[in-house]
Amino acid sequence: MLSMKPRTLVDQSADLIIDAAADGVFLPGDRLVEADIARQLGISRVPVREALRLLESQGVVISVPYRGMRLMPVTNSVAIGISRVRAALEAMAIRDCITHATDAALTEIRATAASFRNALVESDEGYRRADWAFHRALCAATGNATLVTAWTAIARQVSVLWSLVDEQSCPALLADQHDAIVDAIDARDTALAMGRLEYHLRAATMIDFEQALKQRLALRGAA
Amino acid sequence: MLSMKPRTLVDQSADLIIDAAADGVFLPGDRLVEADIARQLGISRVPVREALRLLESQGVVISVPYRGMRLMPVTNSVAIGISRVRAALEAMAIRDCITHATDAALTEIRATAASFRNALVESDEGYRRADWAFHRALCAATGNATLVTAWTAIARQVSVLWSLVDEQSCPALLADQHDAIVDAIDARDTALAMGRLEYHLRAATMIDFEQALKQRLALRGAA
DNA sequence: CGCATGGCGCTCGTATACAATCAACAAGTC
DNA sequence: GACTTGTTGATTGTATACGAGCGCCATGCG
Repeated sequence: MLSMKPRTLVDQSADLIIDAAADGVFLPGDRLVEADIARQLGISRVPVREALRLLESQGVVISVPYRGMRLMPVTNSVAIGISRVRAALEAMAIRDCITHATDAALTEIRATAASFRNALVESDEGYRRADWAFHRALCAATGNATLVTAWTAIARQVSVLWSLVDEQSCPALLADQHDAIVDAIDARDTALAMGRLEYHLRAATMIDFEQALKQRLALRGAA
Repeated sequence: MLSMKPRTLVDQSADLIIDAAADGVFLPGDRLVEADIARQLGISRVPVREALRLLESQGVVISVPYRGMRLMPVTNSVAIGISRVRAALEAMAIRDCITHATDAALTEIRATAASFRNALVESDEGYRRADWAFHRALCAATGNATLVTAWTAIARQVSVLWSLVDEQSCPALLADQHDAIVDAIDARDTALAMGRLEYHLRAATMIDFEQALKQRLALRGAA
């Protein structure tokens, strides 16, 4: 609807790299070698390079000239930093939704919240994508394109973060929290919505991502 | 200090393109033709392409496949959107500075505020760069790399915005406002700092950027 | 035995060349 | 005369080729 499916190899590459990272194929700190990725995708290095540059400016990839690119490092402190920025952006989104969002936009949010609940029962794979869609809809509902752009960059970092933890604590609870947030928005209750958002995002600050990363690295070493 | 001077052509190109936009060479909505820019910089198209991709993911450039890239369009509504996101990020920065910033970081902020004041008397060209440095220092002082990344993207959009208005209303006032913000941070007075920040950024929401753009376009048409 | 230094390979950075796509204009047809 | 359609030019997207910088290991010297 908003944007056609990404057609250029650059966009596809960026999405695929993120997907791979979200699936744990790439772990934080891993080297991302242009030639390898290009070969695996069956394309040339140039589109891959551009995709990596794109991700670099989003903070997902860090690059040192002549020394290659790596997936962003993850420590607990950076995880907290990411979560704080995310919370700030989404808090702003909710505030703006309450003050001046169209009914159509709010309906759209409700729809994504419902999709999330459906994703839970149908397949346990796509629920992260559905979660992503819900929070994105929250930002998009403000009609603020800059907010969406900024949020998207952060969201990709968040994807890398959550790739480290296998099982989210009871996804059904998340669906309830989503609905609760939407209810608060509908009721135009800013304080309540803020509180519920904070509660919803609280989990991210209480997870030991460093420990999770260590386990993943060990797991990979064993294989 | 934090990062070495950009050495690769990609980074240089990105900065130069932004500088050109900030100087009004490129106006919002203008086409950015790879080959032209590359020729003007005396380099190949590839680094320029990557720089443009980088800027694209920061929202400064919009690209339609096979139809070229353009500098972001500017309307009053997008200007407000940009300003809101910027305000949200810097507000978060100040809150975090107050709760847990090192003394060294606060000193650094004071230094950039002083630099801004100096830039006013020495040359009236570099004061925007000094302003940029001050607000960046605000974000950097939190130690949150993600915040700095997100802010940088927004700041570049802001640069494009302000390229449209020639004279800021009395830059000396801005220096005072900067100092006032730092004072409030030093005093650990969150509410006061928030208020002063909001006041400092208020100007951006009261300018008719569309009108300014029209004037610029007319001016160019005449030349 | 330790350390400096030179070669060597890997990877990235940049340049050039070719293919794909779109927009605009011209010619033809109804 | 208006619409369609082929053609041309410009610009982007992609591929390939070459040069540059860095890390590593081996060799030689102290």
